[in-house]
Amino acid sequence: MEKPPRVQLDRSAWIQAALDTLANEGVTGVRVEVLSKRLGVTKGSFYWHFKDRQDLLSAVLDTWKEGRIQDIVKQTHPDPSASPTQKVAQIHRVIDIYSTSRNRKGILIELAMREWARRDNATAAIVEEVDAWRLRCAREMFLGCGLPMHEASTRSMLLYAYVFGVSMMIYDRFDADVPRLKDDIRDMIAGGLST
Amino acid sequence: MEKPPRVQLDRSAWIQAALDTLANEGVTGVRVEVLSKRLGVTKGSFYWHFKDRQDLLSAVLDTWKEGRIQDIVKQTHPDPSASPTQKVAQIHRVIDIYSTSRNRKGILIELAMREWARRDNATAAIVEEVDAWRLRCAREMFLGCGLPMHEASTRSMLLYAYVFGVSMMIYDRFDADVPRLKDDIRDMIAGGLST
DNA sequence: GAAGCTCCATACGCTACCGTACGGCCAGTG
DNA sequence: CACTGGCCGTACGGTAGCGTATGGAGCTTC
Repeated sequence: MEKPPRVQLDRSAWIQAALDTLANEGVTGVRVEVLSKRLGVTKGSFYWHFKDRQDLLSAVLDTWKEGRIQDIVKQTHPDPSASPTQKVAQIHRVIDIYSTSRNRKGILIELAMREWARRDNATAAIVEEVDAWRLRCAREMFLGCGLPMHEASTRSMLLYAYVFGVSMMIYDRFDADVPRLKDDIRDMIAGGLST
Repeated sequence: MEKPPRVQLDRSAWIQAALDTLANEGVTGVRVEVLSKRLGVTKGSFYWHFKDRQDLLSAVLDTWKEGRIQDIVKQTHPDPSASPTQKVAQIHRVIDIYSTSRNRKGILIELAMREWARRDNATAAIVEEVDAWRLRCAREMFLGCGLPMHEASTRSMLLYAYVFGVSMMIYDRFDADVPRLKDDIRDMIAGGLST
């Protein structure tokens, strides 16, 4: 007979579960009693670890923010010894990593966060901070490829907006060869460098 | 003494109110009893005009779909007698009309629709249909400017994704001169024509 | 002017949540 | 072994929202 090993939950377990349902159902889906059922406990446990629902949401926000900032810094970290070709390859890799197909759950969380930010100022401030980091990091990549400041700003903003926009569209029936379309768009954004 | 003129509500009044709150609070904010209070009646009225909440939501969906398709067709309607310069100007105008600053409520509804579509297949089908219309109409504009098919597809998709992406970003502190950035991006998307 | 129809108000039961109060189980500690 | 503190279950009151049943006011029609 297997004893269910009496797992103890901590805040991070609740936060992870909250991020999961956030991706699938948005903020309004993050309910105390629903999460409790998902984790196989009652809300007596929840209110031990958290003051109230808002306490959990704030923790979710902090966790997400820290993760996203560390991630973009890591992905765009400049390598002084890289060749121009490698630097362009890094840009392509970043576009790929942050695009929908490779990172479905991450994108869903992004969308949920922004939906949330439209109705909550504290969330909007966090999202703004993350956006600023990403835009700056992307601009650094273009600057590292030799682009002047203004053009680097332009391209990083186009890149960021495009990646987001694609994640919101439903375009399966538009063109038979979507991958080729995306490659061409990638070249419009990141092309013409290292000439 | 003024008699309050006993306004009678019809379905379209409820649908308009629903679209308003949809923009501000998303689908989950479209509640029967809340709408009733907003319209100054009780839900007895609502359940006279609609079978249930889903009936209203379906009507909202239809109304939105028809409006969006008529709108994009109207905005991109080709003018055979237009000069190349006028055709490019039309593209610029379309970008402008569908960008956030000029059409805040419309964009909010767009975002709410897509949030909704992520959790409801019927809504996803409607959104897909609208997206297909817009992508095709945008492509027609580029084709009208003399671009070959594939490039017209690429640019229309980039245009559409960009417009959406911008509406989700919070970028006020990224660059001091955002309008100039946007102009440059517009030229990257619509530039290099009629040469 | 009485019947009938349209549109809305009132009242009700039901469910899903939030947050609180409090009691109990179990591990570790003396 | 008793005691204590960490973690969780149970039970409760309260609110918001859905959908239904039924009554009622006002206009229409004959």
